[in-house]
Amino acid sequence: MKRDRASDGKAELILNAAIAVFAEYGYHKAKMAKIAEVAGVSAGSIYLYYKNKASLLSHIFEMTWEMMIAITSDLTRRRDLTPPEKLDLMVDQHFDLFHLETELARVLVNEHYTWCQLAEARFNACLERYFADIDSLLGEGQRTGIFNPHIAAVTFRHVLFGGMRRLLEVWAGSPDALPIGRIRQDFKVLLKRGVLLP
Amino acid sequence: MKRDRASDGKAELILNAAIAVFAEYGYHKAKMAKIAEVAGVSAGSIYLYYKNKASLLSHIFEMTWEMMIAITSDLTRRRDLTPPEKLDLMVDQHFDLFHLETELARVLVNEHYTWCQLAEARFNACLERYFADIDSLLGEGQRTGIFNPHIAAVTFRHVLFGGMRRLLEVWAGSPDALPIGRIRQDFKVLLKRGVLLP
Amino acid sequence: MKRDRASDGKAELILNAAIAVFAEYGYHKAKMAKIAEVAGVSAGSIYLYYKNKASLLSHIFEMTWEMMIAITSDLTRRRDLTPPEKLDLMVDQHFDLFHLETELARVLVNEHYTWCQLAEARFNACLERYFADIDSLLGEGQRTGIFNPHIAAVTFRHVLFGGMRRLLEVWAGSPDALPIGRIRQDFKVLLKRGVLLP
Amino acid sequence: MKRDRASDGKAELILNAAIAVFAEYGYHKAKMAKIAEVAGVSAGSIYLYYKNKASLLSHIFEMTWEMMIAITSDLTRRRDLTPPEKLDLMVDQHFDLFHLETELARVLVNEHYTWCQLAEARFNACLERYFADIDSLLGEGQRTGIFNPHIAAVTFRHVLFGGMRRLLEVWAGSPDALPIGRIRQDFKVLLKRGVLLP
DNA sequence: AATGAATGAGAATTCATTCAT
DNA sequence: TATGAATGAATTCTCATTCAT
Repeated sequence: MKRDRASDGKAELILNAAIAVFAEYGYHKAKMAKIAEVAGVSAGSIYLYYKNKASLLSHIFEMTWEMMIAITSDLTRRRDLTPPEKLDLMVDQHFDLFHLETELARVLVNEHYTWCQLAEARFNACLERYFADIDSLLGEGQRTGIFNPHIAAVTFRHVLFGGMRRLLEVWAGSPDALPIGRIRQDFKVLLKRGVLLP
Repeated sequence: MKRDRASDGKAELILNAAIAVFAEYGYHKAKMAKIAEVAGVSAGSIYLYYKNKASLLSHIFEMTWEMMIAITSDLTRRRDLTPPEKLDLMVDQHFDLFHLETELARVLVNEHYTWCQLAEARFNACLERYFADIDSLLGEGQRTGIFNPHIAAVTFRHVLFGGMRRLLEVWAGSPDALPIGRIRQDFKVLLKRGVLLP
Repeated sequence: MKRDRASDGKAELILNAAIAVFAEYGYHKAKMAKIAEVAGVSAGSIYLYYKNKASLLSHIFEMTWEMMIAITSDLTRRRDLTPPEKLDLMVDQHFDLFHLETELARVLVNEHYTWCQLAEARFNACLERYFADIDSLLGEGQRTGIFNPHIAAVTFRHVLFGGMRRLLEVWAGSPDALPIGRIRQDFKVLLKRGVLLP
Repeated sequence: MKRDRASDGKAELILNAAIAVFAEYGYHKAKMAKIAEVAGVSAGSIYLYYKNKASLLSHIFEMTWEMMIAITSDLTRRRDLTPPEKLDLMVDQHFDLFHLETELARVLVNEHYTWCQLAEARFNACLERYFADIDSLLGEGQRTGIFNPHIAAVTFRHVLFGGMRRLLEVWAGSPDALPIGRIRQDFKVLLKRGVLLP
């Protein structure tokens, strides 16, 4: 489930180097030569494992989206949790996913648009599956009378995604400056209860 | 409040062309020659008004942030509105700001990170002022017992910003596909009441 | 004989500005806009008086070469001086010419090659007349048995020119650092007597 | 002592191409693409060996100045020669250095000022060492009563340098038009004896 | 004559990608 | 597989010069 940074595979090695370099410089300023250097291979070797620079980014995103989709997919199918509990767990698992992967989080939030431009088709496929799960979570809550039935799925979906992305963005920018534990609790409360006192 | 796209000023003309081209291609794929063509001036003329490509983006962001800061700044100072009313109005005014400026919205959400990399100092100055106002809005609500006092300003700030940014991002990507009126209502409800029924 | 820096003529004004700017930045880094600024006219106005940037340099060189040729021409024709006295006077008058015109001296020594490239024909015309006078001075001395008859004119000509140019180059680079009076005396001695004691 | 133009090293190949192109067009009109073409490599390859156009010129000058300094440095230290003999040898060796390197000579004399502007620090270091040696040569002759003690080092230094530079300049401009052997003899005589007969 | 905004040709440089070894 | 030297396309920015006013 988690990327094995100590893997012996060259492909893995290179991908991890790409994550580190993209995180530090951003995709457009990142140089293939620097990625090769960090990975400890030659520049030419990258192309034995990845088609080009863009495909490095694609792999990073797809790998991560698979993990994120796995989380939401498992969650929404569970029968032992109420929708609010599922919501809480989803948020927690997302934060856990990136907790030790600051660099990955940085690439994910900063290069989201770059990725969209690269690979619109695949990008849509990932997001659709992801959002379908969130929608079903919301729908379940609305059908059972726990969630506000007036809130459109499209809104909920993007506020959840956008809020979480922003929190990760800020945290990943300076991981030690933010109380990540506190923030995720607040986020869960906000999502469920809003800012108004009842 | 709205940029005058028919302005006689060359600088305005060029900036609007830059917005259009950045919106269509993204900053990195946008060519100065294309911006010049859209603006109806020669490539060299751009440099009479803007130092370089980066400064075009900076101007776009600073112009827009000034407008956004003006909104929040005015709002938070008003004495005729309760904090929840201020929150609603703020969201509405932000959506209004971009309602007819799809391209500007696209640049703003898609190139946020590009801008951060360009001009970290100015970027921080804008965001700090903006977030300070949001914090004061939250603080006012918490002091008067209307808002949940347990929610940290940092969380609220970024969920509000991140949620609104994501909604704008999706809407600006295909403006006709989304019921923008519905979405903003839902967003206001979510922020205030959360997804749970009381 | 000497450039009138307080002249009312725009052409003069512009040429003096060009001298100052070429002296400071060198011909290739000098900008027409800067010359216009220093001259207190608009960039476009320069072109009312001079065909282009190159012609500014040409005018500077030709003006100066006329003065230098006037010196040598007058000198060599004089019947009241012996050849060694003429030589001394020529050196003195050249130094006098540039004594108060550091900037002109700088342009002359630094942009010599630039000028050659621009205007080979005119360049040759100037130098030929100049060198012809020096040759005649040498020839007169050699015929009258005062100067060493074994020294070829071509050598003498260029050593005189090259030595004087180098001294001016160093002096014009930092006018206060060099004892210009001492240097010109030494130069005259070297030319006439050489470095060896008799 | 002589640059090996048939060297296998790409760096050497490129530098020689740069010398040829700088000699033909002058530094400012020389195009990197032309240098690449002459060297038989691609334009991008130049940048594998040299940081930029300016560094090509710097390398040329520093390489040559090292050779010139080597000549003077060795000479001045020799105990088997009198000062006048050293002077003669120095002139001869300088002429020998450039005898088969017309293009190098052209670059050296024509782009001297360009180089000064590029790299003032290194430029000074080279010239200082060079002039120090010439000064010591003069000083030795003056102390031993062979050379005229009234001639300042600064004058001698620059007349020697300036005279030789000018002779090279003229010769390198049209190598076949000048009797280089005759010229160097005359120059040595002029330096030592002057133009006057004793 | 004077202006100075506008032009646009021109060139250095970068860097992802290839391919001979 | 692995290398890394070589490639060359691609693009920003500069600045001398022009010309409508």
